[in-house]
Amino acid sequence: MSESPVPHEPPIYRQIADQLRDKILSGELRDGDRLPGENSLMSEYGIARATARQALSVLINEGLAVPKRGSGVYVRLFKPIRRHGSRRLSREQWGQGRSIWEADTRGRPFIVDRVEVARERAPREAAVVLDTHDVWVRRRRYSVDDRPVQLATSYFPAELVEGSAITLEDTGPGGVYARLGDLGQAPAHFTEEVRARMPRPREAHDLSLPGGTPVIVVLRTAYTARGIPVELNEMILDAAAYVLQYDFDA
Amino acid sequence: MSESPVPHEPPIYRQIADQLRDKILSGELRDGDRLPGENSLMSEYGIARATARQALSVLINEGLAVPKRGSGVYVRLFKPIRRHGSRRLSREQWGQGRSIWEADTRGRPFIVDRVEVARERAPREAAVVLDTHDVWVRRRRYSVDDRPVQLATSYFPAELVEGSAITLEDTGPGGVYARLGDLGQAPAHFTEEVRARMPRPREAHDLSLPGGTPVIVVLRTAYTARGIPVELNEMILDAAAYVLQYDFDA
DNA sequence: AAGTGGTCTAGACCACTCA
DNA sequence: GAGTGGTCTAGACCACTTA
Repeated sequence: MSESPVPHEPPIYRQIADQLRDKILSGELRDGDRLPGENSLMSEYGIARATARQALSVLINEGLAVPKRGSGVYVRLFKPIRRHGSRRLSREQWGQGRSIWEADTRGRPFIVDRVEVARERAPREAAVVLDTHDVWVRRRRYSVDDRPVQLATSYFPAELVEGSAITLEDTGPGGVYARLGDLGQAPAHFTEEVRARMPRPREAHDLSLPGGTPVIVVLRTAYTARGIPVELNEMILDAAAYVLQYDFDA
Repeated sequence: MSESPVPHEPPIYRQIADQLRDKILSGELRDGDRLPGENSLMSEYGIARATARQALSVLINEGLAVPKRGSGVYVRLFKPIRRHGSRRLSREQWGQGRSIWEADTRGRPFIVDRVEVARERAPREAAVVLDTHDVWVRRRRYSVDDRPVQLATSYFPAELVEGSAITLEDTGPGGVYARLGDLGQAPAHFTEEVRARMPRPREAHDLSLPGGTPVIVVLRTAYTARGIPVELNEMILDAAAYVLQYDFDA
């Protein structure tokens, strides 16, 4: 009595999403092109509005499309900023330096925004790494071409930086690392821990992230030559705006 | 005649999602706990089924919850594997080695799966980096505890590795890097480019990714001491399963 | 003013899980 | 068998964009 094992056709909304995705990834639909709207999908496929919406929401949640209210749904672009980790070992010194993804920050400056400096009680992570509960915290937002791309929060052991320009909005020439140097605590070693996840609503708002965009979370710890941790920097990056590059030896 | 500028309350489904998210992030709901189902949300808030679903879909798309058909929606866990880039500069040599996110691959072995070895025409990226159109390709999947966590594809210049064990399923002791050494082409320098994005359906399937999980894409290029590129390795990582760690000097 | 996406209701049938 | 999530229909009102 067993029926033939049908390979189970995917639901309609998936099939439509798959077709549209193919058109995007194949280049038939390009950056900024308008996708068929809900009404055209309804009439073309003979489906209800909710089903058409579901199909489009798949692509939006994959970060391949972006909805604009009152206008339409549009193909999304990926023009990353290249962020170098270990620059010192720059491949230009020994390799041809060909990279897979083009990056194009070409001289366009970062704008720093929403600077906050405060003395606070350290959150759990910072307390563990910096081995103290009292920290100075520096928060800021970076934008390129009026587009916010990164949120950064730095933690410094309070007793170490108390009274220095690190506790001021303007840290002076060379920034916080130069000031740490003035204090005899110049960073010599770095560790970066890299994760990716979907943004919290707060992060999505502050970075103006459309749906379907993950964030890259970089936790960077700076150590002095003696191995004393002097800074913990948490960076939340718009994953659609960044490529991280690391170079190292075998 | 202008009305007072109402701060515009968020839609109901967002409010519900926000409440549930708070319970997850605060720890009130923990790994594996069951969230209120669609029916309970409908009666508790007096809303339609589609609205309840929409609220839950927010959390699912954020990777904070996972639906199980016929059972419920459950809080998701994050127990990452720590993947070291530049091990040689291991912080244990100079720092206390405190890390922010615990990792726990503690001796659990990687299982290698779905190995494919073939001679192919190089895709665009690989052709650019390796400077050839003929490549040997090695594909495989890695799993930990029966959970697939990584898809990897390596490309080698065909003329370089032709006839070596790199073209066989079993590459022998030491793997492909040892074989490259046998050929006098031992990798000495590495470049890694790191991105994050939502998975393609194929990737989501092969990695059994629930909704809301981004992938981390690592493109690793291996160069000989003379700067000749000898391998391009594209790794697709389940972002919920990994923390990448890089150590370097100022 | 017409068209678009955003939100929401009130139903329906299905496949699956679990007691 | 009762309950769950997955898919889908057929409506509705709204805010917004575009012309």
